[in-house]
Amino acid sequence: MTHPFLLKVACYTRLSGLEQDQLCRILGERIRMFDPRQEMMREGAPPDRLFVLLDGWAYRYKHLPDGRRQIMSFLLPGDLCDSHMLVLELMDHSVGSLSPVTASELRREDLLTIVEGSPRLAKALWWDALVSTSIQREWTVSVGRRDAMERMAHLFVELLFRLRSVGRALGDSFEFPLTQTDLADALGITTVHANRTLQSLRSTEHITLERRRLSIHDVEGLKRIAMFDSRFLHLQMEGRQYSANE
Amino acid sequence: MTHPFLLKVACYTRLSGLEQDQLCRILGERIRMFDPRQEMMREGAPPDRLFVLLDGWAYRYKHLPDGRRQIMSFLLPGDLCDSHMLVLELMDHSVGSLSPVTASELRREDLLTIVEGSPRLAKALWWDALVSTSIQREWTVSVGRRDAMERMAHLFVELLFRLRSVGRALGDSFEFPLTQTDLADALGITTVHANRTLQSLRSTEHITLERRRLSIHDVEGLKRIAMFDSRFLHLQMEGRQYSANE
DNA sequence: CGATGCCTTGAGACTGTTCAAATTAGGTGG
DNA sequence: CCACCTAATTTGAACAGTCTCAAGGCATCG
Repeated sequence: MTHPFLLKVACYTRLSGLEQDQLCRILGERIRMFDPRQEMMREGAPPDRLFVLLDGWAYRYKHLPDGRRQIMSFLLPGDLCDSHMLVLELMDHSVGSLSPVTASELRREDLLTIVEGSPRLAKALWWDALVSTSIQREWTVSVGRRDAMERMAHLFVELLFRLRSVGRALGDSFEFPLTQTDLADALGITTVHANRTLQSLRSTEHITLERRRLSIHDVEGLKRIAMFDSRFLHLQMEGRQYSANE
Repeated sequence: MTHPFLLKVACYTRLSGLEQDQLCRILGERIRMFDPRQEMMREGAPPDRLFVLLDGWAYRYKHLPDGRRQIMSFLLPGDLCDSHMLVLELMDHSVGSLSPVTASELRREDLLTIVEGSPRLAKALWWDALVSTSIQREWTVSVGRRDAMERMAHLFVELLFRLRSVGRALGDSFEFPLTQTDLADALGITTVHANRTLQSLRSTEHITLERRRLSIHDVEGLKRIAMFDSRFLHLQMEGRQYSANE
């Protein structure tokens, strides 16, 4: 099975066989596993390692002193939980697992090896970081200017697209390890309201969600509701075309 | 006068005289001016240049199809309006000026010169990008989990800190080119509500705002209201200490 | 078969919105 | 310097979306 990070990078650039091998070797060196709902990196700690998700979902979050929580992003297979790329001194947020997680662990020197080994790999990392910032910006737009229904629709479509690009979607459905409380904390609403919004999306037959699996029955409908414009995902498919005849 | 970008980078690392000279030369090569309220980069356009703000304020924003606007970040002197660092294909948001803006314009090759010329400069750029992502995340937290008053307080303190670090604050006050509509679109609230929140902060003597100048009279008070934790700004001051005895 | 966590429901309260209009400030040309 | 024009700020009142609090139901798991 191809490492989902390679799949994702393939959306953007075509790596040589050599580069792929090198990357695979480094990514395969140290594999870590986490149970669901574990803290993977703690706010305030010095980031000394970096995880690349192989399987399972994780999330970035912050707590306000009075206990309110905001989930800032979801990390899916293929995503780097950047650890501030080992440049910043302290973690300003925490990262936790939502489901059982398998991840490649990289050290500072691994990162250097990658960056110095190939300018194209370096650029791929750069690209990945920029895309995740772009996703973060769209998240700000959602929470700032979309109402609850639009936000939820937007999130679902975003997740579908991102999971598709790493082969983790089955048609228009995928594993969905979030509780309604997680969902609420990501969307900036209450659990109660998340529940009602969800029900409304169910009753209009846009989705079903059962046994931790989300099925989207009307992708176009959700996109319309959310005013979804996929540009922010920067999913050009040039790389992907090549990888077919490999 | 020192370029505010150098000031900002000095918070993080100490550059050699040589590196500073090189950077200054490149930054001084092409200076562009913008009137207030101009579009500096348009969503959907291919980003082929990059601006480093010398003076004035700019902002990133997106419009939803129905006209709602969300401001995603403010760009202050010393900030890169990254142009997606020339790696992404298309701008996924627009950038506009809020006040008269002076900026250094960099081309793709200038960026290469910088990155290849000195690993420390490359790392400084890297650092800057990570910090601005971190600010973006905190923005998501604000909009998601703080109420209007807390958000506004948070924004004001953030701006004070950032402006201080580039020498653009006078005590606890600074130029503030935003209209209440801008403020509202940044905070994810209505203009009407922004007005009322502002008045409340005025009546409690936390701030005054007149003739486009914001004075904060009770920084600690605002921080308390906002539950402001400066960690997300990553303003270590190591570099700064040195630069005194230069 | 309790225990625990998650999901669901109801009703009332509140924050922030909408719409509409009045007031003020700033800039321009005569 | 005044008259005018436009953009920005301020105000009021009704309304909507979301929250709070509280309780009940339904799984899953040891």
